[in-house]
Amino acid sequence: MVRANAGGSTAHGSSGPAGGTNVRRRPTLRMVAELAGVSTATVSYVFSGRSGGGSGVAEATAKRVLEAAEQLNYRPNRAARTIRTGRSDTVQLSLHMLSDPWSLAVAAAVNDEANRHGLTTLILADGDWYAALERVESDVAYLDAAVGSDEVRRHLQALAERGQRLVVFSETLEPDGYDVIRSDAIPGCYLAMDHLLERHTAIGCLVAEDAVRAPEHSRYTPYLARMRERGLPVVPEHTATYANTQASAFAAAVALLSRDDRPTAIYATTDFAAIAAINAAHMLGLRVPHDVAVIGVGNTPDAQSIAPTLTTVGPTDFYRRQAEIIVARALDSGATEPRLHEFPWSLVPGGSTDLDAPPRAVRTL
Amino acid sequence: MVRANAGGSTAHGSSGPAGGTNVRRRPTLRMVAELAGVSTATVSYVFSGRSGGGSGVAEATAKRVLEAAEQLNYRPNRAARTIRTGRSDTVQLSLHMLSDPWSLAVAAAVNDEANRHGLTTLILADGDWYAALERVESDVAYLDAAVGSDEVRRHLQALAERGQRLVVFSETLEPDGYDVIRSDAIPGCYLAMDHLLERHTAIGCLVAEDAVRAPEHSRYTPYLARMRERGLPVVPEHTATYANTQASAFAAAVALLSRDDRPTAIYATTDFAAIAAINAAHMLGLRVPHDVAVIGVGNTPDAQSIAPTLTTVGPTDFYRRQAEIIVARALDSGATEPRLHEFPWSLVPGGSTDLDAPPRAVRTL
DNA sequence: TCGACGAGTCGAATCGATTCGACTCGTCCG
DNA sequence: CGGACGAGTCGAATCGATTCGACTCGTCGA
Repeated sequence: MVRANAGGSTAHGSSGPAGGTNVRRRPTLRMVAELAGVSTATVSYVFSGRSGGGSGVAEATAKRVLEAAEQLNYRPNRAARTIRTGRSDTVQLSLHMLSDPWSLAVAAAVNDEANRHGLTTLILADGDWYAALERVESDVAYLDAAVGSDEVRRHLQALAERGQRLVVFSETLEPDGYDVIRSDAIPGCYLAMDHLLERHTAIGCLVAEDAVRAPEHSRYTPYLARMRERGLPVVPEHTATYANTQASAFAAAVALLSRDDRPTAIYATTDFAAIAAINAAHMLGLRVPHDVAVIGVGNTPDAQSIAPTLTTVGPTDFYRRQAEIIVARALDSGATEPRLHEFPWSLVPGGSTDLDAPPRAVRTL
Repeated sequence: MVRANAGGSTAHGSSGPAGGTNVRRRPTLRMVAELAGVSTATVSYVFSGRSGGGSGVAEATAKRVLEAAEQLNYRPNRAARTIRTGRSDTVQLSLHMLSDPWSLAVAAAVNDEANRHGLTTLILADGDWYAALERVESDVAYLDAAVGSDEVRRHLQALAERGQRLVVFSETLEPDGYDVIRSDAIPGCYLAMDHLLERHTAIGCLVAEDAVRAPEHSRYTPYLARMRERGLPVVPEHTATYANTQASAFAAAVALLSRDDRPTAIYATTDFAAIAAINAAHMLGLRVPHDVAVIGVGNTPDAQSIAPTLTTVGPTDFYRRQAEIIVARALDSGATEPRLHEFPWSLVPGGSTDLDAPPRAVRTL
């Protein structure tokens, strides 16, 4: 027991279980302190840049500490810091479908903004909203598409009560200890329908299954409402539903466009479904927008990376601004009250409905 | 100092800084223990399901503890657990571009597998590889596209030495305290070129900027090599470069396909570039594959969600199996030695090169 | 009747950092 | 020459959980 520890280079660790697993332990702040011949407090001050009782750490001391840390290849232990300070420098995201461009855009924007402020992004859950609630634990958590059920409300309240900072995206919830980002899609959906109705009467609808099951306050309603208002027939076969996958949306679009009485325009309740519809049209030899016009909902970045570009509706500059709100809340020291952040929607014109554009950018071949 | 603490319900906190910020503190294990009238050890045993010295906790005691926890809305503090046990139940991912379907597929697959085992996924960095290295700290970290430079090797070694479990995706590194997943794209790229060369001679190349700058062991080489081997002219204008964005790839494809001497086939070094090429072709009124055939590299899920489906090369069932390796390493108790995992590539036929398919799935309209 | 045993519980040390109050010196001013 | 002061440093408590050894009781067998 007299043996000093430290013996880092004794490479003969053969008495281990199954062959020499040389798991050298991670260096700690204490080791750095010992090597530099100072107290742990001093090392901590050096790394956090803060001052002790008096002023800062003397330059010579700091240098010695940094050299020791370098030599040991020391990195502070985040968990230890978190437990002491209560800050995790972490942003959690609960998204409903990572491969949907909307979720992806949110994730990318938040990750970007978070990194800019030294925070790390955690993908909490990809779909399973209720499971996500149980694991919330970070400086701030973002919850996508929070429905306003009492159960959800209770969960959120419980989290907020124990001091968890939350930003929820919801079209129905009100701020209540947490921020609410509201970007009400429904008025935007009416804009989309109005845009199509300028030129079309036979409009098909590509809609998420959930929305058909619970149409109230869903993106399905504007379709039904506008069609009825204009006295246009709502053909049941002109509504096709899709699940949360690209393939599903694609199949639904193919079904819709393969009909002999196919619509001349498609109102898709998400951009990704709209993009699937454009691809489906191309596959079937239909020209967009001349054989079929397509409009999406969400104004996701992907809307710009298809040809023709997608006409869509959505909030402008949404992802970046939302990311700023989330990160600001993470860094906030508690002064500002949680509030409602609203993002109005507008029409974002693209080529997929622009009948006046030349039928195709024809090239001389 | 005689005052018992515990006073949770004194709600008059008005002496606070700016208005009553009622940040009720998060309940701790100790509070649960006090409320249930047991020791912290017992509560801990109840929550972790483990036994103390003897056997388990008595059923009646456990019930009392759980009720107390429920009443306080207690959730264990992860950071505290992490610091004590050394496990973070976390998987970190460093990806080069979150919106690239390859990265996205990796992220989705790992997140899925991780959740299945009670782990959480952390997006470490989206692009900035070296910044990511500094923040590695989790049960296991996955690093995408590790180049074999000495500097990278040193960094990885340092991490491994302090016990960090690592899985790196690299075509050149060898296992050295960390797992290496190798799925050498280059042989696959030759397969892709060979496939095109069966029918085509005028082949264009859509290649990432980086690869052109440093062609050795890049996906550019197979293009150059095969063209030369076949005695085909390498037209400089038939090579277009793109940066790490959809828009950039799209623009490059448009440039390539707008030429009067446009190629009859395009070899794209990633699936996402290939998809951009298909979209570009459609926009320009070109039929795929009849006016121009397109092949991608990577076999990402997106290859299936475009029309025509993308012919590509890649490892099969790669994402899921890779995710399993990563998560297995996170859960591994140190018995298995890090090793090399290889995934051979093969051709994945799709519609984008299939000249024998009917020119278009024509519908009677 | 006594001792062994084991189920159930507890006390206290511990993980690695942060942070507050206290302490040690020079230095400077009166 | 003495005391105040402040820069720089340190010791020790603390965050919230885990976990090991020790302790308390019934119970059962000899």
